[in-house]
Amino acid sequence: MTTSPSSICFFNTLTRKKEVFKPLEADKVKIYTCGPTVYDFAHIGNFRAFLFEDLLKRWLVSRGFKVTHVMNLTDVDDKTIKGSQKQQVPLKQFTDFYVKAFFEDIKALNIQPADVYPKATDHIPEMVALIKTLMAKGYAYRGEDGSIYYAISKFPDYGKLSKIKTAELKAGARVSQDEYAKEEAQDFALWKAWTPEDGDVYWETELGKGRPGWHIECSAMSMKYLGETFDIHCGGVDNIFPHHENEIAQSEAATGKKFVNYWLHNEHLLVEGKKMAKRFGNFYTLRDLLAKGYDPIAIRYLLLSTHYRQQFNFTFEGLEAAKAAVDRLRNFVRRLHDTDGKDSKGKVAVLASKLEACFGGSMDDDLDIGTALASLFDFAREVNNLLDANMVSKAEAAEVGGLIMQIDAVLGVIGEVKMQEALPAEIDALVQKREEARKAKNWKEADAIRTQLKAMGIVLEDTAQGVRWHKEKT
RNA sequence: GCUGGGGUGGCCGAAUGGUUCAGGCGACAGCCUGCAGAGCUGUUAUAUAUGGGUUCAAUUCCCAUCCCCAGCUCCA
Repeated sequence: MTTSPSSICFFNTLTRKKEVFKPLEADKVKIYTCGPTVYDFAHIGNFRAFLFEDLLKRWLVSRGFKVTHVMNLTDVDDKTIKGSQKQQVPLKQFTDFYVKAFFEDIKALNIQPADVYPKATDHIPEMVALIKTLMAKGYAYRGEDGSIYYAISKFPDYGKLSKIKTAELKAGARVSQDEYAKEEAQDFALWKAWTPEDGDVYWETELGKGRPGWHIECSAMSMKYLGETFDIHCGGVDNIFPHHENEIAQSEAATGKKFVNYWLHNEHLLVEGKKMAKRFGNFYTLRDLLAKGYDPIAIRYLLLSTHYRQQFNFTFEGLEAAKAAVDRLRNFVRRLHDTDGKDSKGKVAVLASKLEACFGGSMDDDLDIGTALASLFDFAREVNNLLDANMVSKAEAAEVGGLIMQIDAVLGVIGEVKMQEALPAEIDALVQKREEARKAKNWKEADAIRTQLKAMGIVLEDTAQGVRWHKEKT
């Protein structure tokens, strides 16, 4: 799909409205997305966020934008430190393992990699510099415990993203025990002074011996790679407060400029109608699902097929349905490859342009994937009708195939549909043998061979044009 | 407690102040097929949590109730 005069709209958490998207630089988009904390295998809720961001990026690219995408890897925080201590391995060794796992997972889900994956531990100097600026400008102070805190009372805009009024924040049990060190309970740590629990995880810096707070890495790294103001920042809704609110406070206090123009947040998913939690026994990593034999692309389709701002209920029934839907699309592409009919006299072209307009228009509207998919399935049904009537020529099929591939560059679920490639000689011999059996109307033998091939992952289909086969996708 | 999102057919999910409320999946039937698969057609489907109200007309707007989910200091 090419750049069109139509405009793309996104729901901006900052304004709680759909807004026409205008990048800072024409045709270029800079995106920062909050990545994983690498202390465990990522779960399907994490991947809903990463898949939403993948869809967003792919859509912008398909509309002709040059996208620069940065995703951070949080490799130092309470959880990573605790995890490495538990396993009695150095922090880096511990986090490297989960970084590797993360990249394997996103590959399995056909998520296009970001341009940069900055790690927090590789950007300590940038964070120190940013904290020093905040101290110099009077936004940060050193607490009695030696840690450095951000004074939210100094930043009048605090709360503009989450719409939370700091005065109304519940001073509940979750305020950390070292709160006495801070001037106000809501202030958050920029730099955490070393404590014995941190073990050998610390940096000796101008700020003292310690480690960075969680929020500062995203401010420091996003500005380093994307500039002081950039276009889009994404994450799960849970990040709106405090993480993104704090990022804004840190970044805008330091630069005096607007940090991000569009904030996009995805809703969480439920599993079998409930919040996903280990204690409910409904907590799944991608690896859990793959181990059960599910197709990662079906998982991709499922997590993608619900609008990103809607809570999504993950069920295994839904996953089976997703697999069937993907198969339907793949079968459609296969039929297109095989067709050699008469010309539809322009009918196919009309349907194709309708699809292009509907799919594009839907996606432009805050990534309305549901309606976009409906237009795709409508199209498939109508073209299948023409295929049944033998009214799609090879040239038309090629046109349609091209359009489907353009759409799949956004969806990423169909992939290369393998056509009649050369079969290993022994399998080809079996196919031929079955053909002879069929000609002789020896159905028993023909069916036996078909069953045998199925067990080998080769699915046979008898069509008017002769026997076709394809590899079974798991 | 405060704030916000949501409850649509067997399941998942769009959309909308007004002719029959997308699409996917499932089940059943028909066509096609030696059988199957794929595909098409039909049925399931006079489905909008509940109770009121506004309106010529509501599923859509308003009110109440019930339920689910999230945020309220480091969880996508």
